[in-house]
Amino acid sequence: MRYEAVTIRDIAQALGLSTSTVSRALRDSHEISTETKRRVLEHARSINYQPNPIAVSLRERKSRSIGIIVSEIANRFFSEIINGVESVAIDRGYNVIIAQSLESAERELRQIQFLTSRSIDGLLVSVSNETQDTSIFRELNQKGMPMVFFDRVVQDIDTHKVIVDNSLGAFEATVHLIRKGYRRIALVTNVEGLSITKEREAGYRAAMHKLGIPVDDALIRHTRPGGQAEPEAAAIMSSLMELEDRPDAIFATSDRLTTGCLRYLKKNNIQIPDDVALIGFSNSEITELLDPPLSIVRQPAFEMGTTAIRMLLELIESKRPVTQFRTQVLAAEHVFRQSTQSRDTERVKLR
Amino acid sequence: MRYEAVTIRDIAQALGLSTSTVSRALRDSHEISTETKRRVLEHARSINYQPNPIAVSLRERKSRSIGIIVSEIANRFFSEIINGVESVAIDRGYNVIIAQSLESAERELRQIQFLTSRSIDGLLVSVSNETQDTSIFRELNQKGMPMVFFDRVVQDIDTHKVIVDNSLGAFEATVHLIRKGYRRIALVTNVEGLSITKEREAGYRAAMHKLGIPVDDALIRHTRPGGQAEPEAAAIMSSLMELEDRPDAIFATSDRLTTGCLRYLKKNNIQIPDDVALIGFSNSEITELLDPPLSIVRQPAFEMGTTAIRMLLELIESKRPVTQFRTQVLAAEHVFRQSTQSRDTERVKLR
DNA sequence: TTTATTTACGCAAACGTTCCCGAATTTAGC
DNA sequence: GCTAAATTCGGGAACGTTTGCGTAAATAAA
Repeated sequence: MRYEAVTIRDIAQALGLSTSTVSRALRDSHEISTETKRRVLEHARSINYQPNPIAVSLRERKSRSIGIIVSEIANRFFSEIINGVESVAIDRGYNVIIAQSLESAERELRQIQFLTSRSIDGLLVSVSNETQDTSIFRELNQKGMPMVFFDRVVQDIDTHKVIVDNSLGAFEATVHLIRKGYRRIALVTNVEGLSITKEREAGYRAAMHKLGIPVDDALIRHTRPGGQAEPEAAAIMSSLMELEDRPDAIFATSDRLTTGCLRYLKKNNIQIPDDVALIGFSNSEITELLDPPLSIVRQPAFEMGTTAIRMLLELIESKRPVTQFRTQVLAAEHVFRQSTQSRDTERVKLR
Repeated sequence: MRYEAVTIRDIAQALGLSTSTVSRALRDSHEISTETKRRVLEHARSINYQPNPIAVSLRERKSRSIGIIVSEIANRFFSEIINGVESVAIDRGYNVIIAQSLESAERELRQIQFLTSRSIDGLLVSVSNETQDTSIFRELNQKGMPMVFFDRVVQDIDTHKVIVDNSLGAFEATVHLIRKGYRRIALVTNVEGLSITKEREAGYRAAMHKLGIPVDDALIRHTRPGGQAEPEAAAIMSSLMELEDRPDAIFATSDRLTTGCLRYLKKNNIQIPDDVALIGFSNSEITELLDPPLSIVRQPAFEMGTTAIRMLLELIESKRPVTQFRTQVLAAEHVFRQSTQSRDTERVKLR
């Protein structure tokens, strides 16, 4: 409440005390008599005293606010994460300052600089798909800025991380497709350098190998750094569909890529799953309402948010420097629906 | 960058100047010689000096951060708004602190208190559907806290507001339904007290009257304050469908209500639009991929965010108290798809 | 040359806290 | 009854800025 000028000094003057006494009384110091404490507390309440957080921050050299940078707020996956972050932050008396990179490395850098210039106590980051140069994170880490990576982590920076089991998530989705009778499974995935990309691709490959399906590298497609997911997906789909030996299933590894693929298929009147099956990472709450109902691998985004902020607060509030870092990995969840119906049953149904 | 202790004093000592001179040099004061300015700037850059925003805030009595409270972050409509807000805020050197009420009046109050206790310079608010008591906003307004309402505004508080033309938006959607041959049009809408509810209901009624369709109050349903939209929608739908004279079209007036209705209809195997048509407010980016493709009225959320923050910054940065307030109203956009196909053509198509 | 004006800078207070240190008063120990 | 210890409080510095005011030197006006 910045407009009421009531300060600790007002209380002090009103009660004939010093500011130091009032401060101590408010903080329940043992060296203030209970009687004085009572008077101070009572008067503070009566005039609706609110400590000035800026002054406290200046004095304490911490701001009780943390920054978070994601690629895009208006994306269900990230907004769920932010939701999780915000919900625990507020309970712990922190506020969260959000920033988005919009998948631009340059914008990411600017936003990080902005955040850190606002004296945040810690930073939550999921890197943009365009960033090659991770030195800013390295610098911050070395300077002792508490930070935790989530989702898209940078591997060789030593700090807490929280990810989902991308490899297993992709593995199981791929196995599912194979079991349903699909063999030429295309992987429509993110930018090559990204941690999540590598892990998901690894899971895909592992599943193919395990079930003895040859992997055709022509079916593994990455988006370009900085590109927009939807058009990228469309371009990839278009090129995949021009192959002489077309894929019979598509596995898309992000929210946006999934809808991009779906949009392409519908626009081109390609039947799902008859012509080609589709499964994708998605956190949309309405995938079951799509046509056809979409098989998805869903990430526990809210939980990812809460564990990330908890880890961060642990770093921030730790008395001594933390040197032991851990990577928390959460399980992805699968929902299999009509878009990956097995080929035969589907045919039966149709006739 | 809170971990480097480089301050204005460091520069001063290094150059044999006083802190005041350095401060003035950095702020390009006219009473510092160009030579001194040059030296200061150069040295500041060389040691990577970053002003401490907390100290500046304390001194200037403003924090360059603004708060925003929405009912829910993980909702496309609001996350688009936040996106808009964030994108202009960052350019103007402000950061945005987000909070969500989750449609709880109590939580809303707590969050507002939290935000204001963090000495924000201004507040962006869309009230929760449960709030009856608007006194907190009134108080803040009286104390001079700059604020602007968006989306769900409280009418009789004198400040800037930005809304969409809910009345017209609903009017046109209703007219569309009527033109398509629907007559018993149910309105599944938000909590009764909300500004948006009244406006949308008014638009609905106006359209019915204008086209000479009798309005049946039994077809107008409101959700309960504090209720969860999806289950509410399901309950309402269920009750509507039990009517002896069932509606032939549903008009849902929020994102969540729309998907709630859709989910209910699909679950109960009620054909859209054959058995009942559906149109709803929605900002989802995949409504065209739904089954059937959904007719929607879409709100310009991003734009709402940008104009709201611009109005707020105008209030914050105004030299003299602003007494002239305006309400900016944005146009909603309609997309008509299969879910409101006219009854006859639809039948023809099916056979 | 003397006086007035400008230029360029420093001193110190202030923003609202917290906390180190010292001091006065009370209580305990003997 | 006297010293030692505890209790309770105040003075004041500090956090890192900005800025009003004062002032010395340099320049202009007389």
